[in-house]
Amino acid sequence: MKIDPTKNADYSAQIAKAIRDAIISGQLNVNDRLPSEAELAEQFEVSRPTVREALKRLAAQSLIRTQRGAFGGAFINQISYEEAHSQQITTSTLLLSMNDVSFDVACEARFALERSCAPFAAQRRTADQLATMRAEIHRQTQPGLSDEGWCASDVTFHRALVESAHNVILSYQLAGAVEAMQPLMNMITFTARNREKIISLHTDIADALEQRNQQQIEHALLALSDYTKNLADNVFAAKQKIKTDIDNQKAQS
Amino acid sequence: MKIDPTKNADYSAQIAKAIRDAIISGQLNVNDRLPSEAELAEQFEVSRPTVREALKRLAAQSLIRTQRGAFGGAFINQISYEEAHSQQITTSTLLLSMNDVSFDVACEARFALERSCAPFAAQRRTADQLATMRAEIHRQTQPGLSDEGWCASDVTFHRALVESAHNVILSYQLAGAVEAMQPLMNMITFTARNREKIISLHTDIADALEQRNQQQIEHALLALSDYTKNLADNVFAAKQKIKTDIDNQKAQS
DNA sequence: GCTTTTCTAATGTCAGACTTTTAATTGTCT
DNA sequence: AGACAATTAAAAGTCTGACATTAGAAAAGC
Repeated sequence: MKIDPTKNADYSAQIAKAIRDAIISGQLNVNDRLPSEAELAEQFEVSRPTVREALKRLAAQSLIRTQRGAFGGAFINQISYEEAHSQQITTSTLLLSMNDVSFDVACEARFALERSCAPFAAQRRTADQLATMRAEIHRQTQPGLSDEGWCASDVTFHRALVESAHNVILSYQLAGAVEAMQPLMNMITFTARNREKIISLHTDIADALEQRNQQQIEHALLALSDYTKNLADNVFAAKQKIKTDIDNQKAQS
Repeated sequence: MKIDPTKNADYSAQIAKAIRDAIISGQLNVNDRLPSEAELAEQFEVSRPTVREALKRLAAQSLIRTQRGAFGGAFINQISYEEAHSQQITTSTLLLSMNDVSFDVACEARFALERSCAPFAAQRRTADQLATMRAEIHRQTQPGLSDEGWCASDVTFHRALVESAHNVILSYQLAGAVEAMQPLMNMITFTARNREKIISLHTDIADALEQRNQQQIEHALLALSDYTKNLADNVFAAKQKIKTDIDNQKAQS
Protein backbone atom coordinates (compact mmCIF):
# COMPACT_ATOMS: atom_id res chain seq x y z
CA MET A 1 0.00 0.00 0.00
CA LYS A 2 2.24 2.74 -1.22
CA ILE A 3 2.68 4.30 -4.57
CA ASP A 4 0.81 6.67 -6.86
CA PRO A 5 2.46 6.77 -10.25
CA THR A 6 1.54 9.55 -12.63
CA LYS A 7 -1.59 7.88 -13.87
CA ASN A 8 -4.53 9.70 -15.35
CA ALA A 9 -6.61 9.69 -12.20
CA ASP A 10 -6.93 12.02 -9.25
CA TYR A 11 -4.56 11.39 -6.42
CA SER A 12 -7.46 11.33 -4.00
CA ALA A 13 -9.19 8.61 -6.02
CA GLN A 14 -5.99 6.57 -6.18
CA ILE A 15 -5.38 6.89 -2.47
CA ALA A 16 -8.94 5.92 -1.68
CA LYS A 17 -8.58 2.88 -3.91
CA ALA A 18 -5.32 1.86 -2.27
CA ILE A 19 -6.84 2.01 1.18
CA ARG A 20 -10.05 0.33 0.06
CA ASP A 21 -8.10 -2.54 -1.46
CA ALA A 22 -6.10 -2.89 1.73
CA ILE A 23 -9.33 -3.19 3.68
CA ILE A 24 -10.96 -5.67 1.33
CA SER A 25 -7.85 -7.82 1.11
CA GLY A 26 -7.69 -7.97 4.88
CA GLN A 27 -4.42 -6.10 5.37
CA LEU A 28 -6.37 -3.70 7.54
CA ASN A 29 -8.79 -5.15 10.05
CA VAL A 30 -11.93 -3.89 11.65
CA ASN A 31 -11.30 -1.15 14.21
CA ASP A 32 -7.71 -0.72 13.10
CA ARG A 33 -6.68 2.88 13.13
CA LEU A 34 -5.31 4.42 9.98
CA PRO A 35 -2.31 6.71 10.29
CA SER A 36 -3.22 10.34 10.91
CA GLU A 37 -3.98 12.54 7.93
CA ALA A 38 -0.60 14.23 8.24
CA GLU A 39 1.18 10.88 8.26
CA LEU A 40 -0.78 9.60 5.30
CA ALA A 41 0.00 12.82 3.46
CA GLU A 42 3.69 12.25 4.04
CA GLN A 43 3.46 8.58 3.14
CA PHE A 44 1.67 9.20 -0.16
CA GLU A 45 3.65 12.39 -0.80
CA VAL A 46 0.61 14.60 -1.21
CA SER A 47 -0.94 17.36 0.86
CA ARG A 48 -3.38 16.91 3.68
CA PRO A 49 -6.48 18.18 1.80
CA THR A 50 -5.84 15.54 -0.84
CA VAL A 51 -5.68 12.83 1.79
CA ARG A 52 -8.83 14.21 3.35
CA GLU A 53 -10.72 13.97 0.08
CA ALA A 54 -9.68 10.35 -0.18
CA LEU A 55 -10.87 9.67 3.35
CA LYS A 56 -14.20 11.35 2.66
CA ARG A 57 -14.70 9.03 -0.26
CA LEU A 58 -14.18 6.04 2.00
CA ALA A 59 -16.43 7.54 4.66
CA ALA A 60 -19.19 7.90 2.06
CA GLN A 61 -19.07 4.13 1.59
CA SER A 62 -19.07 3.54 5.35
CA LEU A 63 -15.66 1.93 5.04
CA ILE A 64 -14.18 4.15 7.71
CA ARG A 65 -15.42 6.36 10.51
CA THR A 66 -13.51 9.32 11.85
CA GLN A 67 -13.19 10.59 15.36
CA ARG A 68 -11.87 13.93 16.41
CA GLY A 69 -9.66 14.72 19.32
CA ALA A 70 -6.43 13.28 20.67
CA PHE A 71 -6.08 9.58 19.89
CA GLY A 72 -8.86 10.06 17.36
CA GLY A 73 -8.40 9.45 13.68
CA ALA A 74 -9.84 7.25 10.99
CA PHE A 75 -10.87 3.74 11.94
CA ILE A 76 -11.89 0.82 9.78
CA ASN A 77 -15.61 0.57 10.20
CA GLN A 78 -17.38 -2.71 10.76
CA ILE A 79 -20.16 -2.29 8.28
CA SER A 80 -23.49 -3.27 9.80
CA TYR A 81 -26.45 -4.84 8.05
CA GLU A 82 -28.31 -1.59 8.50
CA GLU A 83 -25.67 0.52 6.82
CA ALA A 84 -25.13 -1.95 4.01
CA HIS A 85 -28.84 -2.16 3.57
CA SER A 86 -29.43 1.58 3.36
CA GLN A 87 -26.64 1.86 0.82
CA GLN A 88 -28.17 -0.87 -1.29
CA ILE A 89 -31.45 0.98 -1.23
CA THR A 90 -29.90 4.28 -2.26
CA THR A 91 -28.11 2.64 -5.16
CA SER A 92 -31.05 0.55 -6.30
CA THR A 93 -33.51 3.42 -6.01
CA LEU A 94 -31.33 5.66 -8.13
CA LEU A 95 -30.76 2.92 -10.65
CA LEU A 96 -34.50 2.40 -11.02
CA SER A 97 -35.36 6.08 -11.20
CA MET A 98 -32.65 6.92 -13.71
CA ASN A 99 -32.97 4.07 -16.15
CA ASP A 100 -36.72 4.03 -16.72
CA VAL A 101 -37.09 0.35 -15.97
CA SER A 102 -40.51 -0.90 -16.96
CA PHE A 103 -42.80 -1.55 -14.06
CA ASP A 104 -43.44 -5.08 -15.25
CA VAL A 105 -39.78 -6.02 -15.14
CA ALA A 106 -39.25 -4.52 -11.72
CA CYS A 107 -42.41 -6.06 -10.33
CA GLU A 108 -41.52 -9.46 -11.71
CA ALA A 109 -38.07 -9.27 -10.15
CA ARG A 110 -39.39 -8.09 -6.83
CA PHE A 111 -41.85 -10.93 -6.34
CA ALA A 112 -39.52 -13.52 -7.80
CA LEU A 113 -36.92 -12.58 -5.21
CA GLU A 114 -39.49 -12.67 -2.47
CA ARG A 115 -40.63 -16.12 -3.54
CA SER A 116 -37.11 -17.39 -2.95
CA CYS A 117 -37.64 -17.21 0.78
CA ALA A 118 -40.80 -19.32 0.64
CA PRO A 119 -39.24 -22.71 1.44
CA PHE A 120 -37.43 -21.40 4.51
CA ALA A 121 -40.34 -19.27 5.62
CA ALA A 122 -42.58 -22.33 5.51
CA GLN A 123 -40.12 -24.27 7.66
CA ARG A 124 -39.05 -21.65 10.12
CA ARG A 125 -41.75 -19.06 10.54
CA THR A 126 -42.54 -18.22 14.14
CA ALA A 127 -45.89 -17.33 15.69
CA ASP A 128 -44.54 -13.86 16.21
CA GLN A 129 -43.99 -13.15 12.52
CA LEU A 130 -47.35 -14.64 11.62
CA ALA A 131 -48.98 -12.37 14.19
CA THR A 132 -47.27 -9.33 12.68
CA MET A 133 -48.60 -10.24 9.26
CA ARG A 134 -52.13 -10.79 10.57
CA ALA A 135 -51.98 -7.48 12.40
CA GLU A 136 -50.93 -5.67 9.22
CA ILE A 137 -53.71 -7.32 7.26
CA HIS A 138 -56.12 -6.10 9.89
CA ARG A 139 -54.72 -2.58 9.62
CA GLN A 140 -55.17 -2.75 5.88
CA THR A 141 -58.87 -3.43 6.27
CA GLN A 142 -59.42 -0.12 8.12
CA PRO A 143 -61.42 2.13 5.78
CA GLY A 144 -59.74 5.37 6.89
CA LEU A 145 -56.20 4.20 6.11
CA SER A 146 -54.26 6.76 4.09
CA ASP A 147 -52.23 5.88 1.01
CA GLU A 148 -49.02 6.36 2.98
CA GLY A 149 -50.34 4.21 5.79
CA TRP A 150 -51.27 1.52 3.29
CA CYS A 151 -47.83 1.49 1.73
CA ALA A 152 -46.08 1.39 5.09
CA SER A 153 -48.25 -1.49 6.20
CA ASP A 154 -47.53 -3.30 2.95
CA VAL A 155 -43.80 -2.96 3.52
CA THR A 156 -44.11 -4.23 7.10
CA PHE A 157 -46.17 -7.19 5.94
CA HIS A 158 -43.67 -8.26 3.30
CA ARG A 159 -40.78 -7.63 5.60
CA ALA A 160 -42.26 -9.96 8.19
CA LEU A 161 -42.60 -12.61 5.50
CA VAL A 162 -38.97 -12.21 4.52
CA GLU A 163 -37.80 -12.24 8.12
CA SER A 164 -39.65 -15.47 8.72
CA ALA A 165 -37.07 -17.21 6.52
CA HIS A 166 -34.55 -16.54 9.31
CA ASN A 167 -31.64 -15.94 7.01
CA VAL A 168 -29.88 -12.62 7.51
CA ILE A 169 -28.34 -12.53 4.06
CA LEU A 170 -31.64 -13.22 2.39
CA SER A 171 -33.33 -10.57 4.54
CA TYR A 172 -30.70 -8.05 3.63
CA GLN A 173 -30.91 -8.68 -0.11
CA LEU A 174 -34.69 -8.87 -0.22
CA ALA A 175 -35.38 -5.90 1.99
CA GLY A 176 -33.20 -3.88 -0.35
CA ALA A 177 -35.08 -5.06 -3.40
CA VAL A 178 -38.48 -4.52 -1.84
CA GLU A 179 -37.76 -1.05 -0.51
CA ALA A 180 -36.09 0.11 -3.69
CA MET A 181 -39.28 -0.77 -5.52
CA GLN A 182 -41.40 1.29 -3.15
CA PRO A 183 -41.17 4.62 -5.03
CA LEU A 184 -42.40 2.84 -8.15
CA MET A 185 -45.22 1.21 -6.20
CA ASN A 186 -46.24 4.57 -4.81
CA MET A 187 -47.01 5.74 -8.33
CA ILE A 188 -50.04 3.49 -8.19
CA THR A 189 -52.95 4.68 -6.12
CA PHE A 190 -54.90 1.81 -4.70
CA THR A 191 -58.63 2.20 -4.86
CA ALA A 192 -60.89 0.54 -2.34
CA ARG A 193 -61.59 -2.36 -4.68
CA ASN A 194 -57.87 -2.89 -5.35
CA ARG A 195 -57.18 -2.94 -1.66
CA GLU A 196 -59.83 -5.53 -1.04
CA LYS A 197 -58.29 -7.87 -3.58
CA ILE A 198 -54.78 -7.33 -2.27
CA ILE A 199 -55.91 -7.97 1.28
CA SER A 200 -57.41 -11.24 0.16
CA LEU A 201 -54.09 -12.19 -1.46
CA HIS A 202 -52.23 -11.18 1.67
CA THR A 203 -54.56 -13.40 3.65
CA ASP A 204 -53.78 -16.26 1.29
CA ILE A 205 -50.09 -15.76 1.97
CA ALA A 206 -50.58 -15.67 5.73
CA ASP A 207 -52.78 -18.77 5.62
CA ALA A 208 -50.25 -20.66 3.57
CA LEU A 209 -47.48 -19.61 5.95
CA GLU A 210 -49.54 -20.71 8.93
CA GLN A 211 -49.97 -24.12 7.34
CA ARG A 212 -46.30 -24.17 6.41
CA ASN A 213 -47.25 -24.85 2.82
CA GLN A 214 -44.40 -23.71 0.64
CA GLN A 215 -46.09 -24.17 -2.70
CA GLN A 216 -49.14 -22.26 -1.61
CA ILE A 217 -46.98 -19.38 -0.44
CA GLU A 218 -45.27 -19.26 -3.81
CA HIS A 219 -48.57 -19.50 -5.58
CA ALA A 220 -50.09 -16.64 -3.61
CA LEU A 221 -47.04 -14.47 -4.21
CA LEU A 222 -47.25 -15.16 -7.91
CA ALA A 223 -50.92 -14.19 -7.89
CA LEU A 224 -50.07 -10.98 -6.08
CA SER A 225 -47.34 -10.25 -8.62
CA ASP A 226 -49.71 -10.79 -11.53
CA TYR A 227 -52.42 -8.69 -9.96
CA THR A 228 -50.04 -5.83 -9.24
CA LYS A 229 -48.72 -5.90 -12.79
CA ASN A 230 -52.22 -5.82 -14.16
CA LEU A 231 -53.18 -2.97 -11.92
CA ALA A 232 -50.15 -1.01 -13.05
CA ASP A 233 -50.95 -1.63 -16.70
CA ASN A 234 -54.42 -0.16 -16.17
CA VAL A 235 -53.09 2.83 -14.27
CA PHE A 236 -50.54 3.59 -16.96
CA ALA A 237 -53.06 3.06 -19.73
CA ALA A 238 -55.42 5.51 -18.04
CA LYS A 239 -52.65 8.06 -17.70
CA GLN A 240 -51.76 7.60 -21.33
CA LYS A 241 -55.39 8.13 -22.35
CA ILE A 242 -55.60 11.39 -20.44
CA LYS A 243 -52.45 12.52 -22.16
CA THR A 244 -53.69 11.72 -25.67
CA ASP A 245 -57.05 13.34 -24.90
CA ILE A 246 -55.26 16.52 -23.98
CA ASP A 247 -53.13 16.31 -27.10
CA ASN A 248 -56.24 15.89 -29.26
CA GLN A 249 -57.89 18.83 -27.57
CA LYS A 250 -54.83 20.93 -28.32
CA ALA A 251 -54.83 19.83 -31.94
CA GLN A 252 -58.47 20.85 -32.33
CA SER A 253 -58.11 24.34 -30.86
CA MET B 1 -31.45 22.99 -0.91
CA LYS B 2 -29.94 25.76 1.14
CA ILE B 3 -28.98 25.99 4.72
CA ASP B 4 -26.68 24.23 7.17
CA PRO B 5 -27.67 25.04 10.72
CA THR B 6 -25.19 24.39 13.51
CA LYS B 7 -25.99 20.72 13.82
CA ASN B 8 -23.62 18.15 15.17
CA ALA B 9 -22.40 16.93 11.82
CA ASP B 10 -19.63 17.94 9.46
CA TYR B 11 -20.52 20.61 6.99
CA SER B 12 -19.24 18.43 4.19
CA ALA B 13 -21.55 15.61 5.22
CA GLN B 14 -24.51 17.96 5.42
CA ILE B 15 -23.80 19.46 2.03
CA ALA B 16 -23.42 16.03 0.50
CA LYS B 17 -26.73 15.00 2.01
CA ALA B 18 -28.48 18.13 0.73
CA ILE B 19 -27.28 17.51 -2.82
CA ARG B 20 -27.99 13.79 -2.61
CA ASP B 21 -31.54 14.47 -1.47
CA ALA B 22 -32.01 16.93 -4.30
CA ILE B 23 -30.93 14.26 -6.77
CA ILE B 24 -33.09 11.51 -5.30
CA SER B 25 -36.15 13.75 -5.08
CA GLY B 26 -35.73 14.70 -8.71
CA GLN B 27 -34.96 18.39 -8.23
CA LEU B 28 -31.74 17.74 -10.10
CA ASN B 29 -31.91 15.66 -13.23
CA VAL B 30 -29.45 13.44 -15.01
CA ASN B 31 -26.68 15.38 -16.74
CA ASP B 32 -27.62 18.61 -15.00
CA ARG B 33 -24.58 20.59 -14.07
CA LEU B 34 -24.08 21.60 -10.48
CA PRO B 35 -22.83 25.12 -9.78
CA SER B 36 -19.05 25.41 -9.72
CA GLU B 37 -17.23 24.67 -6.50
CA ALA B 38 -16.68 28.36 -5.88
CA GLU B 39 -20.38 29.10 -6.36
CA LEU B 40 -21.42 26.24 -4.11
CA ALA B 41 -18.98 27.48 -1.48
CA GLU B 42 -20.59 30.90 -1.61
CA GLN B 43 -24.09 29.45 -1.60
CA PHE B 44 -23.53 27.24 1.43
CA GLU B 45 -21.30 29.81 3.09
CA VAL B 46 -18.36 27.49 3.52
CA SER B 47 -14.94 27.27 1.95
CA ARG B 48 -14.09 25.53 -1.27
CA PRO B 49 -12.19 22.60 0.31
CA THR B 50 -15.30 21.83 2.37
CA VAL B 51 -17.44 21.80 -0.75
CA ARG B 52 -14.88 19.60 -2.44
CA GLU B 53 -15.03 17.05 0.35
CA ALA B 54 -18.79 16.94 -0.06
CA LEU B 55 -18.46 16.42 -3.81
CA LYS B 56 -15.94 13.63 -3.29
CA ARG B 57 -18.44 11.85 -1.10
CA LEU B 58 -21.00 12.00 -3.88
CA ALA B 59 -18.45 10.94 -6.45
CA ALA B 60 -17.64 7.89 -4.33
CA GLN B 61 -21.27 6.82 -4.69
CA SER B 62 -21.22 7.50 -8.44
CA LEU B 63 -23.90 10.15 -7.94
CA ILE B 64 -21.85 12.76 -9.78
CA ARG B 65 -18.95 12.84 -12.18
CA THR B 66 -16.57 15.76 -12.50
CA GLN B 67 -14.91 17.22 -15.53
CA ARG B 68 -12.05 19.64 -15.57
CA GLY B 69 -11.55 22.61 -17.80
CA ALA B 70 -13.76 25.40 -19.04
CA PHE B 71 -17.46 24.49 -19.03
CA GLY B 72 -16.51 21.54 -16.88
CA GLY B 73 -17.81 21.01 -13.40
CA ALA B 74 -19.82 18.41 -11.53
CA PHE B 75 -22.63 16.67 -13.41
CA ILE B 76 -25.37 14.42 -12.14
CA ASN B 77 -24.34 10.98 -13.20
CA GLN B 78 -26.73 8.51 -14.75
CA ILE B 79 -25.84 5.47 -12.74
CA SER B 80 -25.41 2.43 -14.95
CA TYR B 81 -26.15 -1.18 -14.11
CA GLU B 82 -22.43 -1.84 -14.10
CA GLU B 83 -21.63 0.86 -11.58
CA ALA B 84 -24.57 0.00 -9.35
CA HIS B 85 -23.57 -3.60 -9.58
CA SER B 86 -19.95 -3.09 -8.63
CA GLN B 87 -21.03 -0.99 -5.67
CA GLN B 88 -23.41 -3.70 -4.51
CA ILE B 89 -20.58 -6.19 -4.69
CA THR B 90 -18.20 -4.02 -2.70
CA THR B 91 -20.81 -3.51 0.00
CA SER B 92 -21.93 -7.11 0.14
CA THR B 93 -18.39 -8.45 0.12
CA LEU B 94 -17.41 -6.25 3.02
CA LEU B 95 -20.55 -7.13 4.90
CA LEU B 96 -19.83 -10.83 4.52
CA SER B 97 -16.15 -10.58 5.39
CA MET B 98 -16.68 -8.38 8.44
CA ASN B 99 -19.63 -10.07 10.10
CA ASP B 100 -18.48 -13.68 10.03
CA VAL B 101 -21.64 -14.94 8.42
CA SER B 102 -21.77 -18.70 8.52
CA PHE B 103 -21.12 -20.34 5.22
CA ASP B 104 -24.36 -22.28 5.46
CA VAL B 105 -26.47 -19.15 5.73
CA ALA B 106 -24.70 -17.41 2.87
CA CYS B 107 -24.82 -20.48 0.67
CA GLU B 108 -28.50 -21.01 1.37
CA ALA B 109 -29.27 -17.41 0.47
CA ARG B 110 -27.17 -17.50 -2.66
CA PHE B 111 -28.87 -20.52 -4.17
CA ALA B 112 -32.31 -19.49 -2.99
CA LEU B 113 -31.91 -16.22 -4.85
CA GLU B 114 -30.66 -18.00 -7.91
CA ARG B 115 -33.64 -20.34 -7.86
CA SER B 116 -35.92 -17.33 -8.13
CA CYS B 117 -34.96 -16.92 -11.77
CA ALA B 118 -35.85 -20.50 -12.63
CA PRO B 119 -39.41 -19.91 -13.92
CA PHE B 120 -38.31 -17.13 -16.26
CA ALA B 121 -35.16 -18.92 -17.33
CA ALA B 122 -37.25 -21.94 -18.27
CA GLN B 123 -39.54 -19.78 -20.38
CA ARG B 124 -37.08 -17.43 -21.98
CA ARG B 125 -33.70 -19.06 -22.21
CA THR B 126 -32.05 -18.72 -25.61
CA ALA B 127 -29.85 -21.19 -27.43
CA ASP B 128 -27.00 -18.78 -26.91
CA GLN B 129 -27.14 -18.90 -23.14
CA LEU B 130 -27.50 -22.64 -23.14
CA ALA B 131 -24.45 -22.90 -25.37
CA THR B 132 -22.45 -20.74 -22.94
CA MET B 133 -23.39 -23.03 -20.10
CA ARG B 134 -22.49 -26.16 -22.03
CA ALA B 135 -19.18 -24.60 -23.01
CA GLU B 136 -18.38 -23.82 -19.38
CA ILE B 137 -19.28 -27.33 -18.34
CA HIS B 138 -16.88 -28.59 -20.95
CA ARG B 139 -14.15 -26.30 -19.68
CA GLN B 140 -14.76 -27.61 -16.20
CA THR B 141 -14.03 -31.16 -17.32
CA GLN B 142 -10.52 -30.24 -18.44
CA PRO B 143 -8.11 -31.94 -16.01
CA GLY B 144 -5.51 -29.16 -16.05
CA LEU B 145 -7.92 -26.42 -15.01
CA SER B 146 -6.53 -24.30 -12.17
CA ASP B 147 -8.56 -23.38 -9.10
CA GLU B 148 -8.90 -19.81 -10.34
CA GLY B 149 -10.00 -21.06 -13.76
CA TRP B 150 -12.55 -23.32 -12.12
CA CYS B 151 -14.01 -20.47 -10.06
CA ALA B 152 -14.16 -18.14 -13.04
CA SER B 153 -15.91 -20.77 -15.10
CA ASP B 154 -18.34 -21.39 -12.28
CA VAL B 155 -19.22 -17.69 -12.16
CA THR B 156 -19.71 -17.55 -15.93
CA PHE B 157 -21.93 -20.60 -15.81
CA HIS B 158 -24.20 -19.23 -13.12
CA ARG B 159 -24.24 -15.84 -14.72
CA ALA B 160 -25.48 -17.31 -17.98
CA LEU B 161 -28.24 -19.04 -16.05
CA VAL B 162 -29.28 -15.79 -14.43
CA GLU B 163 -29.13 -13.89 -17.71
CA SER B 164 -31.39 -16.44 -19.33
CA ALA B 165 -34.25 -15.08 -17.20
CA HIS B 166 -34.03 -11.90 -19.30
CA ASN B 167 -34.84 -9.54 -16.48
CA VAL B 168 -32.28 -6.80 -15.93
CA ILE B 169 -33.30 -6.14 -12.33
CA LEU B 170 -33.07 -9.77 -11.44
CA SER B 171 -29.69 -10.04 -13.17
CA TYR B 172 -28.42 -7.06 -11.28
CA GLN B 173 -29.53 -8.30 -7.88
CA LEU B 174 -28.45 -11.88 -8.42
CA ALA B 175 -25.09 -11.12 -9.98
CA GLY B 176 -24.35 -9.04 -6.90
CA ALA B 177 -25.28 -11.86 -4.57
CA VAL B 178 -23.38 -14.49 -6.52
CA GLU B 179 -20.21 -12.47 -6.87
CA ALA B 180 -20.21 -11.30 -3.29
CA MET B 181 -20.22 -14.95 -2.26
CA GLN B 182 -17.21 -15.74 -4.41
CA PRO B 183 -14.51 -14.95 -1.82
CA LEU B 184 -16.23 -17.32 0.57
CA MET B 185 -16.46 -19.98 -2.12
CA ASN B 186 -12.78 -19.60 -2.87
CA MET B 187 -11.98 -20.74 0.65
CA ILE B 188 -13.02 -24.20 -0.45
CA THR B 189 -10.59 -26.03 -2.63
CA PHE B 190 -12.35 -28.38 -4.96
CA THR B 191 -10.73 -31.75 -5.30
CA ALA B 192 -11.08 -33.76 -8.49
CA ARG B 193 -13.88 -35.82 -6.99
CA ASN B 194 -15.76 -32.71 -5.86
CA ARG B 195 -15.46 -31.24 -9.30
CA GLU B 196 -16.84 -34.34 -10.92
CA LYS B 197 -19.94 -34.21 -8.77
CA ILE B 198 -20.44 -30.50 -9.34
CA ILE B 199 -20.07 -30.93 -13.07
CA SER B 200 -22.77 -33.57 -12.98
CA LEU B 201 -25.05 -31.16 -11.11
CA HIS B 202 -24.24 -28.40 -13.60
CA THR B 203 -25.18 -30.78 -16.38
CA ASP B 204 -28.48 -31.46 -14.64
CA ILE B 205 -29.17 -27.74 -14.59
CA ALA B 206 -28.31 -27.31 -18.24
CA ASP B 207 -30.43 -30.30 -19.21
CA ALA B 208 -33.39 -28.98 -17.26
CA LEU B 209 -32.99 -25.60 -18.85
CA GLU B 210 -32.80 -27.13 -22.29
CA GLN B 211 -36.09 -28.92 -21.64
CA ARG B 212 -37.52 -25.74 -20.14
CA ASN B 213 -38.40 -27.66 -17.02
CA GLN B 214 -38.67 -25.17 -14.19
CA GLN B 215 -39.07 -27.63 -11.36
CA GLN B 216 -36.09 -29.64 -12.46
CA ILE B 217 -33.95 -26.49 -12.57
CA GLU B 218 -34.98 -25.64 -9.04
CA HIS B 219 -34.37 -29.18 -7.91
CA ALA B 220 -30.88 -29.27 -9.41
CA LEU B 221 -30.01 -25.92 -7.84
CA LEU B 222 -31.19 -27.16 -4.48
CA ALA B 223 -29.03 -30.26 -4.87
CA LEU B 224 -26.04 -28.08 -5.74
CA SER B 225 -26.71 -25.93 -2.70
CA ASP B 226 -26.87 -28.94 -0.40
CA TYR B 227 -23.75 -30.47 -1.86
CA THR B 228 -21.80 -27.22 -1.52
CA LYS B 229 -22.90 -26.83 2.08
CA ASN B 230 -21.84 -30.37 2.84
CA LEU B 231 -18.52 -29.86 1.19
CA ALA B 232 -17.91 -26.72 3.20
CA ASP B 233 -18.77 -28.48 6.44
CA ASN B 234 -16.13 -31.11 5.72
CA VAL B 235 -13.52 -28.54 4.77
CA PHE B 236 -14.11 -26.55 7.93
CA ALA B 237 -14.16 -29.67 10.07
CA ALA B 238 -10.81 -30.70 8.61
CA LYS B 239 -9.35 -27.28 9.28
CA GLN B 240 -10.65 -27.43 12.82
CA LYS B 241 -9.06 -30.82 13.32
CA ILE B 242 -5.67 -29.59 12.17
CA LYS B 243 -5.98 -26.70 14.58
CA THR B 244 -6.80 -28.88 17.59
CA ASP B 245 -4.03 -31.30 16.66
CA ILE B 246 -1.55 -28.44 16.74
CA ASP B 247 -2.94 -27.24 20.04
CA ASN B 248 -2.59 -30.72 21.51
CA GLN B 249 0.96 -30.93 20.26
CA LYS B 250 1.75 -27.64 21.92
CA ALA B 251 0.17 -28.79 25.16
CA GLN B 252 2.34 -31.92 25.19
CA SER B 253 5.64 -30.14 24.59
C1' DG C 1 -8.78 7.86 45.79
C1' DC C 2 -11.61 10.85 43.31
C1' DT C 3 -12.54 15.04 40.83
C1' DT C 4 -11.05 18.89 38.24
C1' DT C 5 -7.96 21.19 35.30
C1' DT C 6 -4.63 21.39 31.76
C1' DC C 7 -2.30 19.45 27.90
C1' DT C 8 -2.03 17.71 23.40
C1' DA C 9 -2.81 15.22 19.25
C1' DA C 10 -5.96 14.76 16.05
C1' DT C 11 -9.79 16.14 12.87
C1' DG C 12 -12.54 20.10 10.91
C1' DT C 13 -12.38 24.43 8.66
C1' DC C 14 -10.67 28.41 6.35
C1' DA C 15 -8.17 31.69 2.95
C1' DG C 16 -5.49 32.27 -0.85
C1' DA C 17 -2.47 30.96 -4.25
C1' DC C 18 -0.80 28.13 -8.04
C1' DT C 19 -1.20 24.25 -11.71
C1' DT C 20 -3.48 21.72 -15.16
C1' DT C 21 -7.01 20.72 -18.19
C1' DT C 22 -10.23 21.73 -21.68
C1' DA C 23 -13.39 23.93 -24.57
C1' DA C 24 -14.66 28.12 -26.81
C1' DT C 25 -13.06 32.01 -29.16
C1' DT C 26 -10.25 34.50 -31.99
C1' DG C 27 -6.92 34.97 -35.52
C1' DT C 28 -4.41 33.62 -39.50
C1' DC C 29 -3.47 31.30 -43.69
C1' DT C 30 -4.80 28.93 -47.82
C1' DA D 1 -15.22 30.78 -47.02
C1' DG D 2 -13.22 27.04 -44.66
C1' DA D 3 -9.53 24.78 -42.13
C1' DC D 4 -6.01 24.97 -38.94
C1' DA D 5 -3.34 27.26 -35.14
C1' DA D 6 -2.85 30.36 -31.16
C1' DT D 7 -5.12 32.60 -27.35
C1' DT D 8 -8.03 32.89 -23.54
C1' DA D 9 -10.80 31.86 -19.69
C1' DA D 10 -13.27 28.87 -16.59
C1' DA D 11 -13.13 25.25 -13.77
C1' DA D 12 -11.28 21.32 -11.23
C1' DG D 13 -7.07 19.69 -8.88
C1' DT D 14 -3.44 20.68 -5.69
C1' DC D 15 -0.59 22.93 -2.17
C1' DT D 16 0.75 25.82 1.95
C1' DG D 17 -0.08 27.39 6.24
C1' DA D 18 -2.95 28.68 9.59
C1' DC D 19 -6.67 28.52 13.12
C1' DA D 20 -10.78 26.22 15.58
C1' DT D 21 -12.70 22.41 17.88
C1' DT D 22 -12.75 18.15 20.15
C1' DA D 23 -11.80 14.54 23.27
C1' DG D 24 -8.75 11.44 25.48
C1' DA D 25 -4.70 11.35 28.68
C1' DA D 26 -1.98 13.06 32.11
C1' DA D 27 -1.22 16.11 35.87
C1' DA D 28 -2.82 18.86 39.67
C1' DG D 29 -5.68 19.65 43.53
C1' DC D 30 -8.84 18.15 47.12
